[in-house]
Amino acid sequence: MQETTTEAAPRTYWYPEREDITIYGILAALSDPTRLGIVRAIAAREECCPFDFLDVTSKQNLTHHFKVLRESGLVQARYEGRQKFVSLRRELIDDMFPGLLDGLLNAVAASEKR
Amino acid sequence: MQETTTEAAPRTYWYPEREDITIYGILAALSDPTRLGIVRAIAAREECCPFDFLDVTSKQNLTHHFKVLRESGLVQARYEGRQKFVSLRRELIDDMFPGLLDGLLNAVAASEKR
DNA sequence: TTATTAGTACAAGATGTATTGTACCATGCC
DNA sequence: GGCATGGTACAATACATCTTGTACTAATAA
Repeated sequence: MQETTTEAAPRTYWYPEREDITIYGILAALSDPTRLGIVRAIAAREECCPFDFLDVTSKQNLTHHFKVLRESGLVQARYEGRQKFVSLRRELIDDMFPGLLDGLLNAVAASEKR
Repeated sequence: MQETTTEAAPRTYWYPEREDITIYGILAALSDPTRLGIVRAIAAREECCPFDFLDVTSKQNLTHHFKVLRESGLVQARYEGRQKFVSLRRELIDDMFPGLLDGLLNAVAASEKR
């Protein structure tokens, strides 16, 4: 007999609504070297896979950091086969905090050119 | 007889050198509501006294938050009588991370105008 | 000199965070 | 089916952070 209980779809996660996103959560998310590196990489190439950062830290830790980024409101993810593709929630963040992401990423990039 | 041991001047504190200031420390410092409020107030009126924020939290906690701001490299302080006057290290931060402070403060201000 | 005031020092408790194990799930390939 | 792979769940640890108490210093005013 077919199982009829409704189960949550696998790999479906909670995302903060607009009113739950704060500048504090965003800045805290970006205050970690690993996570800022991830966000910079995503900003540069639209999407990225956690797998790309295995040289930085362990995969469990990457899961943790991507969770922090997701819960801050900064990123969203889609799953394709076994892979996860993460992207910035650009429109939302730019609408809520205009100039924040660009200003911050530019400032970080500029600070490295010395 | 006069005491001849050399003692540290009172209320003289350590400040991070340029090479010890990181974007991570700055973002972490700004990721707290109390501290971001303090920095916004300083940015608006050049200087401020911790005393101004006694309605926000206790004075011991203010000492703590101002210490975090100082050690991140964001602020400097001078003492006049009993009072402490805190200001942003604007030139340094703007030189190290051009556009960061303005972009961030503008984004926060804009997010409140809705 | 005594009291008051702005601020600090230090310890303690509660909470949050980063990281590493071990185990597990979901997908794709043989 | 069996196995490898990308990713997650959960517990445990170490460490950092926020906040409050109590006690203290430095400067002003009486």
